[in-house]
Amino acid sequence: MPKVAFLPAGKREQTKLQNRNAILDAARQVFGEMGYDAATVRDIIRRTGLAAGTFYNYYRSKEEVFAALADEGARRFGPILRARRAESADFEAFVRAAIDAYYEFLADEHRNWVARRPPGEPHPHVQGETPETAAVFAEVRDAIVAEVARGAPAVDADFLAAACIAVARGVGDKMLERRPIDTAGAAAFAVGMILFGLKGLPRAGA
Amino acid sequence: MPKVAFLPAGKREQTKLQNRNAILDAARQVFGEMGYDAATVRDIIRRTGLAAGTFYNYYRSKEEVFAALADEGARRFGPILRARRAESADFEAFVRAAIDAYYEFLADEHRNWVARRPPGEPHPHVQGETPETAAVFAEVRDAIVAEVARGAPAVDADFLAAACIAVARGVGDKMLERRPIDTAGAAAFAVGMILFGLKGLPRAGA
Amino acid sequence: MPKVAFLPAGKREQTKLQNRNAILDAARQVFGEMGYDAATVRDIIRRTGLAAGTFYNYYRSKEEVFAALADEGARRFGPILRARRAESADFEAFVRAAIDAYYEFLADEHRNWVARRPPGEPHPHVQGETPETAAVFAEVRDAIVAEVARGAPAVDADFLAAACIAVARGVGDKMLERRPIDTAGAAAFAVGMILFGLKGLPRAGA
Amino acid sequence: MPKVAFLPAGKREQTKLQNRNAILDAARQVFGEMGYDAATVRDIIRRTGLAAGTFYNYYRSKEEVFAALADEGARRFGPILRARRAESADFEAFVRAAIDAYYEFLADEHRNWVARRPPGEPHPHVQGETPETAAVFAEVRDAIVAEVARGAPAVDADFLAAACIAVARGVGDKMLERRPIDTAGAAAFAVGMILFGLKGLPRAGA
DNA sequence: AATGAATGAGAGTTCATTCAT
DNA sequence: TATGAATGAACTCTCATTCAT
Repeated sequence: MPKVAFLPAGKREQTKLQNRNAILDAARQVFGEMGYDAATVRDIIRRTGLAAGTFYNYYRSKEEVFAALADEGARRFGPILRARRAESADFEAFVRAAIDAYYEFLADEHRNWVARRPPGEPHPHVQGETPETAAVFAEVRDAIVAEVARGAPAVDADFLAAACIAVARGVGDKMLERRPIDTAGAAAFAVGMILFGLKGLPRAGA
Repeated sequence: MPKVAFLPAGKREQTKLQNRNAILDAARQVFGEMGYDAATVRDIIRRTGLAAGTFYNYYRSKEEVFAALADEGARRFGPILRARRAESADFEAFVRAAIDAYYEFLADEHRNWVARRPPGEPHPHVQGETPETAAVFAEVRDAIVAEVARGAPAVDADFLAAACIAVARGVGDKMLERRPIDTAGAAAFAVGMILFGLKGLPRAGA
Repeated sequence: MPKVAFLPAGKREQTKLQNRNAILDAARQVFGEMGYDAATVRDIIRRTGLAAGTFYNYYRSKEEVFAALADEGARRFGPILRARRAESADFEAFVRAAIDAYYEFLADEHRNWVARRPPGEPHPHVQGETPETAAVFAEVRDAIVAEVARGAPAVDADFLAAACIAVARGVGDKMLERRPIDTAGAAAFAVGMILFGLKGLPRAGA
Repeated sequence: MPKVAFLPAGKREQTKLQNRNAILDAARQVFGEMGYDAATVRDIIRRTGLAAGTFYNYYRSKEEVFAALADEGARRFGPILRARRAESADFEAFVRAAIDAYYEFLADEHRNWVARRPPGEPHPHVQGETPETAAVFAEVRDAIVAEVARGAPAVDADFLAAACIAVARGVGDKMLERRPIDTAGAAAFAVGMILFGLKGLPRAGA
């Protein structure tokens, strides 16, 4: 029986993959709960149940796991964002598309790591801030800056990017606090705010 | 017979005040430079010149100094904000006034602690995040929520507050990165963004 | 009763001195038993009975304790050696004086730290090599080089110093292995060897 | 039916030999560069290119490789020394022959492992101390002790051996520091020193 | 036999906090 | 009340060694 292995599938490779994922998952949780600065490598290790030394077979430092996590996020989200951008006729359309995509991503992220947690345990500080979201943010910012530079009215591109990002993030964090998580509503709000300000907000209850 | 002190003016009380202030100043600087998480009580003590134990005569932990600092900011800024609020005819006016006041405060804060530093030393991460600004932020948010609840169109008050806050903070941080610090310009931008969105932004170069 | 304190004599200073000495003693022992390279800071700490952190209130690293120890040796022996050197009419006399002084020092060192040890414990590797002896060695070598450079026959000064040092040390180490420790005999041997080689050695049993 | 191998010449045996040698070579280099104490099994393995576990199929510890290395040196040098010894009419001749042989060996060793190193890399501490030299030393010492015991004037054999060894080693180390490496000169010096002391040294420049 | 990831003891070091002075 | 050394838990990281593959 010729098992064709497209991916390395020996037992060794399997456990390696499992461990790598265990570390990434643990890191995601720990960063989420305690924040990047407060988190320690030990916290991450403890959560994996692996031996102390094992961590260092995969990553050399807290910074490196963080980077790996961010990379993952960027790798997943980058293509999506770029596709939306290519489809957008103008800045307005792009903002709409970007915010939509970002909130989808955010909700997905959140679902995933909340779901993955053991149900009994408390999760004190659930912050919207994970390396993935940070990386995605960077992508969005770059896109906005580029768009603004390209066409758009002669506004302060830097301020505008900062403001858009800020609105998206601020509303996004609030969105994650509510149940059920309503990405469409949040997106409508954020887009309205960015495009028309106070005047363009969806009426509540409408 | 205990000397009755109507005002704490004895030598003892004086040094107590001095020490308290030394600690607060040091904490302000340290939090500003390294960020709250990375900062250690030791860092604060070192900058103070006081003995390690002395710190604990005033505050029980890093958290407590942080709170004290936040408190101070709130105490200074609260009255200002409330006055502006009373003077404002409508929400629009209030937003304008609040943002103005916040940016003034921000610039002032920033000036103070940058100025207070020994000139030769490097200050790596001048972050916009200090306990004071955080506290002030809380005030502004409360005010916005209240205003929104009071009158204003029937929008999602929570989202709106988050968005306003986010814009104010995002633009404010950018403002602090530029030289000279232009509070008026930043305020115009932020207000325009909040009230009218993209359409209401000041044209660059105008 | 006016206790005049020539040296700081508060209880604090006393314990500080005690701890510093405890650390130096422990380091001396540990270096002696395991050799400098194999020794760890933790080994030293363990032997003092102090807390781990306390070590770092006194020295920043293994290197620093070693330097302190070496310094101590040099400070004690340097003056002795220089005095002998000044009194010596020629190189021969100097060699004699230096070797004498060195072996006295060596025996003294050895006595001290063997005596200071708790009697029951085993001391596996008692080596002649301590930081103090190393420092003293450096002094002796410098002196020899200087003397050779000054007058002496036109021999290879570097080789000569190396050879003298080597003889002194080789014979010295053997001397420490014997009981009773006979510094006079060892010195006679070493001096004879250095000045006249095989031909000049004291006859055994004479 | 197991293939009977009279000489280990199968493929298996060949790689086994190769690995063993790879480990010994690596160990020689590592010990030479970092010193025995500082060297770790990991360092040796890394240089080998073999897997970590493979090391333990050949040696059980750092100590064991060291011993193997020493053994090798002794096995190579022993016969040479014994031959010289047999040829020597008296102690003087033996000393001369032994020192000559030792310095040849030393220079050879040194040449070999310095030459074997990749040329670009720095080699910080070229120490004269390798297991091989140590083993050879032991041989020389034994020979001296035996010779002294046999004939020779009634001197302290132990001290004498120590002194000869010390001179040989001291001068030898210095020799290795110079360029070009002059084994004849060093040998002349050491022999002169041992036989006649200061009076018997070769005049520099002669 | 070779491999190389997992293990966990242990090294160096820092830190918040206490407490005798 | 101020002092500052002592404390020991905790952190980062390395290493020798094992063992499933």
